[in-house]
Amino acid sequence: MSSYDFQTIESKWQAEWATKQIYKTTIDHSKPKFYALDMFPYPSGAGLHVGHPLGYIASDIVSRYKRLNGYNVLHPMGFDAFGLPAEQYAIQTGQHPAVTTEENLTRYKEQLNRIGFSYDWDRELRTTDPKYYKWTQWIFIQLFESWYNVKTDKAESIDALITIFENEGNVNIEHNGEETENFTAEGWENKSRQEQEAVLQCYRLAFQKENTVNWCEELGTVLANDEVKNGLSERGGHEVTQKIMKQWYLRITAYADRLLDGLNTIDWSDSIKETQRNWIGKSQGTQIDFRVEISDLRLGGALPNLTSKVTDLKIEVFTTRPDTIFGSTFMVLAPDHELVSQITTNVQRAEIEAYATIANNKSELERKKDKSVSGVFTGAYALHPFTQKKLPIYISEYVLSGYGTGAIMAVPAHDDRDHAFAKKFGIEIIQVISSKDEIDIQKQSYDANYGKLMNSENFDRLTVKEASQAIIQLAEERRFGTKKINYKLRDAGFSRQRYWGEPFPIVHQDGIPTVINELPLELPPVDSYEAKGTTESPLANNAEWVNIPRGRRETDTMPGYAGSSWYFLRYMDPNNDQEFVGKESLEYWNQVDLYIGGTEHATGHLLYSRFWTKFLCDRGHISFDEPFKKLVNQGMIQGESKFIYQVCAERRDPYTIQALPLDAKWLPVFVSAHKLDGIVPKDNTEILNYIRSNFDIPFEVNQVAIRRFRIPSILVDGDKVHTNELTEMWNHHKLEELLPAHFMHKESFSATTEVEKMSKSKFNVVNPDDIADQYGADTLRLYEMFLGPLEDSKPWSTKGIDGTYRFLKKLWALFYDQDGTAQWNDTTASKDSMKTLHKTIKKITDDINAMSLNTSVAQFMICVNELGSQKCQNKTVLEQVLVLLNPFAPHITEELWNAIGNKGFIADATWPAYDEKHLIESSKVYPISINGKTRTNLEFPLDMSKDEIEKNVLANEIVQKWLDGKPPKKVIVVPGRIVNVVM
RNA sequence: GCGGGCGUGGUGAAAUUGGUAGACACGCUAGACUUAGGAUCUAGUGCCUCACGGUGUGAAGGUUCGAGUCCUUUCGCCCGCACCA
Repeated sequence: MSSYDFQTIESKWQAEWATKQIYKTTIDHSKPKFYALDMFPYPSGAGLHVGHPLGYIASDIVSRYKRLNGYNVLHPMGFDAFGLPAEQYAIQTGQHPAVTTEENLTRYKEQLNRIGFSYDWDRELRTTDPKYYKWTQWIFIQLFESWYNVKTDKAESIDALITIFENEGNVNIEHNGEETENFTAEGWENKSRQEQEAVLQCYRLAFQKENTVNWCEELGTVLANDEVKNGLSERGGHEVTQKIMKQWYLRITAYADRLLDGLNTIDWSDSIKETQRNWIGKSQGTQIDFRVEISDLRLGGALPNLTSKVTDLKIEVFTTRPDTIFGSTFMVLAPDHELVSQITTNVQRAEIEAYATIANNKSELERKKDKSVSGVFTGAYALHPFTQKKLPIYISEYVLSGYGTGAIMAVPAHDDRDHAFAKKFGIEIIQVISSKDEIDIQKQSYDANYGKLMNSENFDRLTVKEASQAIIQLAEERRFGTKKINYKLRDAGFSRQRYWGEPFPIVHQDGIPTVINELPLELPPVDSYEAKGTTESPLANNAEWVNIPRGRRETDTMPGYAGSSWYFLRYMDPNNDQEFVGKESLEYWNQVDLYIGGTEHATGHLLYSRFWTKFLCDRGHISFDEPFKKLVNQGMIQGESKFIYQVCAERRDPYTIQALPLDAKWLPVFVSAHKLDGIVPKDNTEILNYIRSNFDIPFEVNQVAIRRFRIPSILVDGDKVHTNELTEMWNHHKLEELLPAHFMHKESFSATTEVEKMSKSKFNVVNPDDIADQYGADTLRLYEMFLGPLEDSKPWSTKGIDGTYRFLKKLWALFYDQDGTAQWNDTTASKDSMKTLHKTIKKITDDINAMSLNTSVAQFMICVNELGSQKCQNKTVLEQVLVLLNPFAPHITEELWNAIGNKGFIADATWPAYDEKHLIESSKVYPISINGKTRTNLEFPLDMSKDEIEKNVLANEIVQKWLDGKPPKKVIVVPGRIVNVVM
């Protein structure tokens, strides 16, 4: 072959690899294993864009590298295919989501295969496949039939727990679940089945509970906390409101501590670990009881006068600052705190109820936006446990029912939010911690947790730390307080009111959820994928399926993260229909050695997977309790969106000066970006004047509406817009259903660029197929790696892709000259070539281990440049370079490997051994600096003594010139590195 | 507010434990070859300066023989979490 014909080469070898199944993986106990995994994609209708393969290429490089180093590598790929987009599409078209999913998936696979990944497609899995979700349902059942035993610190069987209840009640049980009343064996026996189940629900790791949930009306489903971003649904960006519903939950909170501790044992980035720690949100503090005093006619009974009574009611508060308790001057409850209605006095009732109603019905978004200080007095007072002072009790939105106890002791002097509240309601502010700097506590709170106590009776002059301990101790002695740990982490909502998800293997029988053991429980057909206006899933539409002799089936389905929480296990043994994974496979493949994916799953998928893994480990199904040993987060490849301006000018009839009928009234005009950039943020009158005077609009313009208008990036070259094609797209209603547009400034119509997330709706998607067509998959692979560090986000740009393409052509030229004559032979390699080769072996090996793949590519370029100028024709050297490059550019290396006479596949070759002897130098060119600035270079033997070097350096004429006759103060000689003369 | 990260040429970026800042590319300039090609090759390219030389890693200090790297202060940007008591 005379020139590098990537098209022929790539399709040839891809076909060859597939037929010979060279990436098929089986257990081989004679080899060490390596499990490299990518976060599997959701196959959307938009297809892959150039951002997807970034991580896939990196994991493929590592996989191929490990294989060349003698590892048995598991490198699978699959699809996370349950989810909303397919279902939304089904709602619009009536087409079954399985059909669209299948189509998208086929396209994804085609695109992936073009890039030359070493996947074992026999292990492909899809979360939507009943053979797969059979085991998702099975794991759910295991969760349902387990509880968390605090004494053994692990999940155990619920049947064993029932036996304990039957024998001794629950007095000796400590569990990580809902609080329950104590009962004896007899008490248990006396309960009805429903009552017993209600108790068990407090223990089970999969359970139902009535709770405030994130409800998204537009999507018709409940969402988990991590699926809500800034008060809007992550998918689609729809409004989310709070609603009380009965839902399935997974008791992830039982694992809070272990999820936290486990982070110390895994090799993940600090930022992801920190995000998870943050999300779990452990805080140590104190729970303190405040008794309630109510002054009310109601309690006075027949007596007409106002009566005050100290009640038995206690308000429990959680605080991390028990040391500030003497500064507490009021209390605040969450508006939906359970004691609110009991303690509210008649006088205050109307106001309290009005406030609570508004607060409880606010959407997530409204709540986040509104940070103003508000609240209402309940009329009740709490008694300070130390001073017995009466503290007014308020309700306010700034106290959340979901965290701690939903009640706080407010310390305005030392908490910013309490301070703001106290100022607004005129409540006393008492400083109890002294600050170093002079501050006016009436104006500003002092939130720092250091200083000495004041105004705190016997505790004065203790430090914050000492006082905390002393106060907790006293509180415990007097039995009104105790140490307490709180978490921000909430139990994970597991119900979705959707069709396209795993059905729960549950039948409700007389109000008792019971398990269906015949799995898989397949999704039944339904007439409509919609159940708008109800809070039920579309499955409820199929009455025949729902109502069975045993009872009523659960109609909710599982959330998207169900299938993805354990998929990495299934790859080990994807076709097993007896077990979720066979024991031998589990033992052999074990943990994922390298997991690559985006940071967007930091608190969702990555936390749930860890939770499921720990659970499965507890119940003896697997032997490890962290799923992913090493995690690498690839950065996002962003797209470059192109904008021009659209001016809608109001058109008036020139004769009647009347506005024209609606359809002809607004005439959209596109304006080149360079005409309006910098003008647009100003007011409309100015723009109107500008438009009138600078543009030739063939009618009277009285009003304009102007906006930035995103156009497909393919219509832009640099910043130049192809107006003809834009006109065409516009006229064919491909952009928006509007009137034909008039274009302005056709001659030099420009667009501005903005970097955004790559997405179909932003018209900025770059398809890897296009790159593969133009340059080939090997160039694409190298280029994506060369772009910069894997973890960094960067905008996609094809600037520079020529460099990597040229590199491959230069590589080719080492093997064939322009006429296609073979260049390699068996003459001995030069010393320089051996040096180049071994330098490269070392650098590439180190770089792959450090995941520094961009610098690897640079080293390959150096290597090929050097071998080129050395005119290296040595077959062995060239061959070893091919092996080194193979993980990065599998096609061209396979082709050349075969061309020079090797049988079989380069994937089965051996990674070249690094031999330091080729790099050993006898001398070193020392940079000679004077006062730290390099002035010259001098070569000395490496074994020359420091004194000898110093002598030689000082004798040098350039050094002499700089010294200017003065003696040097000091000469620093660092052998093998540098010489610095200080004067 | 809290947590994590980042600031280096015209551009993407390199730089082990502190040891020649800008590797490798893109782009640009000049040249060569050529029945003008977006091909290939050669040379140059941080900035200022004809040059000697000076200067240079967001800014200001500090430690050091020597700082992109360590310390302090400060400015700017990105990401995550957030009335979390």
